[in-house]
This record gives sequence, structure tokens and C-alpha cells, in this order.
Amino acid sequence: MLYLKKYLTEGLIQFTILLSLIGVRVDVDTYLSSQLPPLREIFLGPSSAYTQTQFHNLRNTLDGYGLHPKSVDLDYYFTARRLLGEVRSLDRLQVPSTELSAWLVHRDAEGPVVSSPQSGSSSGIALENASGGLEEVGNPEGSAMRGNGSLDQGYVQESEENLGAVAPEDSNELHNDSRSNNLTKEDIDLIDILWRQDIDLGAGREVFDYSSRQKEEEEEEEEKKKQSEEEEPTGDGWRNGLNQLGEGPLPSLVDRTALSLQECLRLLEATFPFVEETEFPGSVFPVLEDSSEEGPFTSSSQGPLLSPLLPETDSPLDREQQWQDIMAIMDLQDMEVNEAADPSFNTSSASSSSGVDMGSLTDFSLSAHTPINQDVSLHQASLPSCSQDFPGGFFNPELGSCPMEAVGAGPPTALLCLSSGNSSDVNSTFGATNLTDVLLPPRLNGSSNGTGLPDPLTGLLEEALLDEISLLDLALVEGFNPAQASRLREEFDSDSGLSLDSSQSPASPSGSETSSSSSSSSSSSSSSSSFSEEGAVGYSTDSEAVDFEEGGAVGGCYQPEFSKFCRMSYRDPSRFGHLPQLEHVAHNHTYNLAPSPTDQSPAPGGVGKKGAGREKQQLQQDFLDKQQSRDERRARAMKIPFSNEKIVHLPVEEFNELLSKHRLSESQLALVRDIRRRGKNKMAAQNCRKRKLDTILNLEQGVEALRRDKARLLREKVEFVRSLRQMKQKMQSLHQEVFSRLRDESGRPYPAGEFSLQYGSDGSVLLVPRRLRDEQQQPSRKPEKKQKEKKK
DNA sequence: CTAAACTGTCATGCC
DNA sequence: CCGGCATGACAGTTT
Repeated sequence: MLYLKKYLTEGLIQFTILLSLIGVRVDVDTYLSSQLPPLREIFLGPSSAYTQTQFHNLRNTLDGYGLHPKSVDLDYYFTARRLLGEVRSLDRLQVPSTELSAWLVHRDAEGPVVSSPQSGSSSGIALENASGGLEEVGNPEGSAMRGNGSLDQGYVQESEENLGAVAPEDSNELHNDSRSNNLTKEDIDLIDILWRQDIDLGAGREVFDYSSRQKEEEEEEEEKKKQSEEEEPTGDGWRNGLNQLGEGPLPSLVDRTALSLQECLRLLEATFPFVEETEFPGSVFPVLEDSSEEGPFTSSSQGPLLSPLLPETDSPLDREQQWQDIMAIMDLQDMEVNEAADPSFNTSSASSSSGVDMGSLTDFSLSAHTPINQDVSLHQASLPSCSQDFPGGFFNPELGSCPMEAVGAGPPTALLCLSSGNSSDVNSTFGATNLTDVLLPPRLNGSSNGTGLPDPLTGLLEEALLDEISLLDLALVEGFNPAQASRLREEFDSDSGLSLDSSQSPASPSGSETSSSSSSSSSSSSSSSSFSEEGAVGYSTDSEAVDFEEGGAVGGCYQPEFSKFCRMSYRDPSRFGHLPQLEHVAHNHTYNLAPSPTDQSPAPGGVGKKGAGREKQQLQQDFLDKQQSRDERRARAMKIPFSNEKIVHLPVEEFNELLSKHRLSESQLALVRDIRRRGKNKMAAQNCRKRKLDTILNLEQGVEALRRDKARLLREKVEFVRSLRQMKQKMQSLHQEVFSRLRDESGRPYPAGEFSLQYGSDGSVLLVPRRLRDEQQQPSRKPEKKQKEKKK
């Protein structure tokens, strides 16, 4: 019970704080383990390059870091896990009280009770608590606590670095209304990297201004939502517990909590002004509805608000996948910033593709350092229904193990909310129109129809958008997350070299050195892999020594081949040893190899001197019986006068010469040939398996490379679309300018409703009546009134 | 003890 | 035809 108590009092709080700081649901088993893996592994995870068949090793490294399966520490580890499970079962009642106290310090009471359905229990609520109430709580300080503090600091710094406006104390003031509002706007302006360039160009800001314009309106609507929210029979323990508290002896606390939540919601709604509907179950996706109309959400009807293409029957996984794919467009751009800001994350090893846990850890690290994701976490934390009310949603226990998915789902939420909210197309669909909205500012999008913009450009733009959409659809079909793939690729870069090296590069000189200098005291596999071991170890006769010497002489001929095979066959594990995930591959299959003569060195000397030496030799002989392979034992039994190594590795000519040199019986010859055949086949099998593994690894790398290329192409396409949009904008302004300067014979401007400009392929600009242009589908060559040459 | 991974061996096909 | 290699399949061993 000590553990339980300890975790309840300290670990749980720290856990909560950590979660809140991160803003995502994270599997904290590793955090509560005393044998914490290195931070780098927590964040990045080991390379997955070789994890395909190293599950037990992964288990050792991931869950119980460095724990041998039979280690007594494993009991401790599992005990910790079990206790953590108990803690988790209790946290829904324990956590709120803790956090409530924190809110008491900071908040003024107002507003009704609001329930937070976050099953994670902390990611939603603790955002305030972690940042603001942390000091007030007087949490028992500890190493983990300091770690959280450092993480918090890191987050703030990251925010500052990327947002340029968030002071450290702001994070503690996140609950402040005015500040949060300003912060929200700045966050939006600065975090939303997709719009950054548009902002520089003076476009897209309306989207964010809209959030402030609707603030008061949202506050009112918030009440409705909370009321409907209370009516939601989600049955979440957090919420229930909170409600119970509200009904019970702590109404004021609940009020304050409600206020906090309300403000949190308000903050987030100000940040993402169109995400209100995400509160409702099954409506994780934003309401594709013109937000300029009346309040987008109603407490009564939820179904009609759903996107036409996203019926409630959509599986959560599909939706999540779509979110991720949409997010990729933003995330890819965001990556550049993050990479520059935190290059250490590029040195990680790929893991997400194979290791779920490590993927979560890796993604967690990304989320913790990605400003966008931070805000998204904030968003999701404050609107926990995205996960809670959504069966199998972002925080689904299965999918929840990958916080990046949860986090990654956020930015598109914001984007889509923003874009769809301003889109006049009520029937816009998620896959197409929303993407269009994402790519094109709604203002431009809406104006593209009535400005008389040249058709060719519009067509080109539409084509590009269609291609974009199709590409994205392809990504959706393939379940491809460009962001993740790209991240993985970035992480993989540091790893691919090793993989390639391990599979293709020649063995390092150290390998042969180790092979030859196997004079280590232990009879490990490395020492036994020495060539000298093969000198018919069991033999204490002169012939053996002769053979040994002979082998050394002959070795000049076949040594290269042997070295190659030796490395291939026996040195491979050590070659892989420099890979962290392979250091645990400790297969000791030295049973087929005899220890090196250096291990036997005491035996020859002691044979003639002492009887004890003879006994010792006998013991070693018995040991060798166990160490030798079957063929070696057979060879020894058949008195084969040379080593199996030579039998196997000698070139066929020398092998035949060796056979002819020794008068061997038929059985001996057959055995020798069998030994050679089996030895050859053994190496062949080893090579084959190694090749197979390399093929798999290369395929994995190829897949990752293709994914990265695909993500890059997608990103480039987004850039092109943006560029097209800018051109379109410029074109429009030029069009207007030219048109406004046109005068007819009497010096009057042409009415915009009757005339329009047409652009010829040769750069000519024609002023044509609109009705004429409408009649003629293609731009005619016959100018009606005027022709002007303009230079583009 | 079991499952998974690893390894050796055999059979077979190909060069 | 022989030697060698590659590989699937199987079984034994190790973790």
C-alpha cells in the first residue's frame, strides 16, 4: 500500500500535471517506473528498424527499461503497473478534488456547473491547474515534480520561441479572460502556420477577427451548450464525480470549477470559434455550417449539424485518419519550424511504425514541443468530448496509446472549424470543400465566383485543388499520415544509416580483431567465434597442433572467405550490438562452437605436470562436448584429423587436397562431406536470413522514403496552391485596377456589371460585354469595344 | 511452462 | 555432373 499511497499523493498529482502540461493522454506507466528509460527513449523510442522480431527485447527496453525478464526488478515493475492500474481506477474521483483546490486559488466564482467529460480526467481540466495552480497547490516537490516543471518551462519557452508573445507568466494566467483572449488571438495568428504567409500577405486575418467578434455570442451559447452537456448521459466518471461534487458538499468549488471550465471553453472557443459542436458525441468534426448565421449549435438537434460526408456511422478510426491526413498539410509546414527549433528530435530512431508504445512516446514528445499541438491539446483538453463522448475517439484506449493521433487531430479541427465557419457553402463536404477552405481563405474563396476572374486561372486553380483533394483522398484511402511519415522519416534518417551499414557495409576491422584476439577470460560467443577455436579442440594429440598450424598457414588462402563468413555467421550479433535495440539480442548459441585455444591453454601445460590438470582437462572436455556442435562431436568421434572449420571453409581444391592428404575411410569421407555441406548450408541459411531481414528493413526504409516523398509532394502542392491563391489575388487586384481605369469614348468608366476583362493567351486583355462573354464559351477574338495591351 | 525468436538442417531448385 | 548458393520448411534451442 505504500506504493499506492505514494502514487496517490505524489505520483498521481505529478501524473496529472504532466498530462495537463502535455495536453494529451499519455501512458504514464513508464513515468511511474523507477527505472525510467532515458529521456531520449521516452521521447523518441528506440529504432524500429530491428524491432520486427525483437519483441521481447522491446518489452525489456520499453516497458521495463533494462529489465531482464527474470529479474526481480520485474516484480517491482509489474507491481508498479498493477498499482498504477488501481490508481487509474480511482483517479476519476481523486483527481478532481486536487484540481479543484487549485482552481479555488485562482478563480472567481461565476457561472453554472459544467461537467467535463474527459476520461483522461486531467488533460482537459488540468490545463489551468498545471500551469496556474501548480504552485498554489503546494504539491509535494520531488524529482518528477521538477521534471514537470522543467517540461513546463520548456513548453513556455517553446511557446515564446514560436509564438513570440507568450510570456512565461502568461501560462500561469491562462485562465484570465482578457489575457486569454489576447493570448488566443496571438496564438491563432502565430501558431497557425499554415496561415502565416497569408497573414504576411494580409490575407486570412478575418478568420481570426471573427473569433473575437463572436466572443460574446459564444459566451451566451456556451450556457446552452453546458446545459445540454449536463444532459449528456455519457456517464463519465470524471463528470459524474464532478456532478456529484456539485450536488454535494462543495457547491462553491463546483462553481469555481465550472467557471474554470467555462473560461477554458471560452478561451478555446475564442481560439477555435467554430468547435462548439465538438462537444456533442459523434460530432467530432466541425459543423460545416455557415457560422455567420445563427448560433451553429443547438442543444436539441445534433444530427443535422453533422457533415454530410461524415455520418455518425463513420467509424472513429476513419475520422481520426481523416483528421490526421488533413492535419498533415499543416503539420508538414510546422515541422520545419520545429526541426529548426529542436533539432534533437531528428536524431531519434524510427519506432512509430512498429512499436505502438514507442510511437506514442515519440508522438508525445512531438506534441510536447509543437506549438500547434499545444494549442490543439488545449483545445482538446477543453473539449474532451472529442475523446470521451466519442467511442473510440482520439483518446480511445486503443488509439489513445498514440497521443500524436490525438494531438494531431486537433489542428485540422481548428482549421476546418475556421474555414468551414466562414465558408458560405453550407453543403461543403469534409473531404473537398473543407480542404479547399483550408487551402484558400474563405474570403478569397467566396470572392472567386463573382469577380470575373479569368476562367483559365480559375480552372487551373480548381484543377490544382481537385488534384490536391484527390491526393488527399488517396492519402486517406491508404491510411497515410504524411506528418507522421515525415516525422518518422526525419527520425529514420539517423537510423537508416545504421541499418544500411549493418546490412551492407563490410565488417568493421574491429570485428576481425576481436575474432583474432579472443583471449578474453570468458568463453563467450565472441571468443568462441575465433577461428583458432576450430583446431579440433577436443584433440590433445600432435596432429591437432599440426592441423592448427596448418590451418594457420592455409589461412592465408581462405582467411578472407572465412572472415567474411565468420562475421556473417557469428559476428553479426556483435555487429548489431551498437544498435540499442539489438544490444539485448543476447542469444548465446555457442553450443556449436568450441572455445578458443586460449581457453584451453591451461590444459596442454597441465597435462604432463599434474593429475589435477588432467581432471581439469576432462572437465573442460565435458564442457566442450556441450559446447561443440553435433558435427564437431561427430568429427571428433570419427577421428577426423582436421577441424570442421577447414572442412567447411576451405576452397574445394584445397579441401580435396586435404582429403587426399589424409587417408580417410568411407564413413569419414562421408562425414566430412556432410559436415562441409551442412556448414555451407548453415552459412547460406544465415546469409539468407540476414538477406531477408535486410530486405525487410530496406523495404521499410523504402516505404518511409516514399511516404516522406509523398508528404513532401503534398506539402509542395499546398505551397503551389497557396502560390496560386496569391496569384489569383494579385490578378484580381490588377483586374480591378485596370477595369477601373478604363473609360469609354465619353470618358466614363465602364459599368462593372456590363463589362468584364478577358485575357488572351498572348497576354492581350480584352474588354468584352458580359452578356457577350456569357454567350461565347471561349474567349472570342472579336473585341467589341476596346482592346488594350497590358503587361502581366 | 509457453510463446516467440533464433539457429541448424534438409530438401529442392537454380546457376 | 558436381559444387555451391538460395530458400522454404521443419525441428531443436534459447530467451
